[in-house]
Amino acid sequence: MGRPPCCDKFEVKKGPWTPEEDIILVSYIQEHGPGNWKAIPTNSGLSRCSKSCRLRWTNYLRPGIKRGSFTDQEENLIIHLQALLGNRWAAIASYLPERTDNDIKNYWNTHMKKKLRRMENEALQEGTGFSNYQPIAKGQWERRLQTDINMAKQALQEALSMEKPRFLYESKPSCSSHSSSTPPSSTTYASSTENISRLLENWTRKTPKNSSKSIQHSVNDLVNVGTDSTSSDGTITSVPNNNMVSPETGLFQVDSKPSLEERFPLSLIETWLFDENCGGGNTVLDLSLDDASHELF
DNA sequence: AAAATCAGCAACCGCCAACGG
DNA sequence: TCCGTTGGCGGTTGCTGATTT
Repeated sequence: MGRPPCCDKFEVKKGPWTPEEDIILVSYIQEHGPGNWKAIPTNSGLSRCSKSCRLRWTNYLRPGIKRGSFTDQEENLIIHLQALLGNRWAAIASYLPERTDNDIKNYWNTHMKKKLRRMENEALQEGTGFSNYQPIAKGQWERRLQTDINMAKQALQEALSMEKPRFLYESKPSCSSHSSSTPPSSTTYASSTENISRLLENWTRKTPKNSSKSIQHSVNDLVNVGTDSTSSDGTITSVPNNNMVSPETGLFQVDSKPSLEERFPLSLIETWLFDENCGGGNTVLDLSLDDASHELF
């Protein structure tokens, strides 16, 4: 007998979220803050399970999420991090503040795998220097083990020094901060009335097609009022606005993931991660993890 | 123009770990 | 210490739009 599913109630709705549900969820979270997911369906009136609410929020509605295609820099970073960490998407996502783990995972499973496979095939056909490329999965468990060792070392060091965690393997603030028993004070969350009315206004204006995407933009408008910039391909990029409810300032502070460079000076390993010139796979394997871990301490 | 196939991505599922009573 | 609950994570599925035949 397996464990019963978290949401086996009959009335729990599944499938794609409707704009109405998004509004309810965003409104509720604006008022009460994220966290305590179990209570959200009951208190907000949503016929969704808590898990679904949390996923919808973290993967789609959370402010500061960048949508659209990945930049070359992001792509390189993902390649490097995947080589280093394996398929630990949440850890990788912590280095890409505007991307969700689900986004990165999807991107990897569609674009990157294909790309790497193509590169490998080309190399095999041409017999180029890329031929010593090794599939990422190869030796992955060793890297993972090494990573775990590093994490343990770091935890020990932190425990001894009583310092706050440093840059690497820092858990996503969005979630861990709520594991504590004290939810963010409601005063932390700016008054949402204006934003919600704005959202509804935008929604009714944009609904003709009843497209969930246009609604999504409206929801993004809500959480990033006045901060979106539309790129040439039509995707919306959320830009923090310090005057409004930005991740850096008030409202959704707990969910923000400040840019790495803002938080910490670049170490050797980070320099490596961000170095676009070292893409191509070999460098990943050339870098000794031991060297990297020494650099951490 | 219609059917078949492919690609992208949102959402679900199941496992695991942390936490609290 | 045990056990139930909750949240987080990674793998996978399935829907939808785009492209090809």
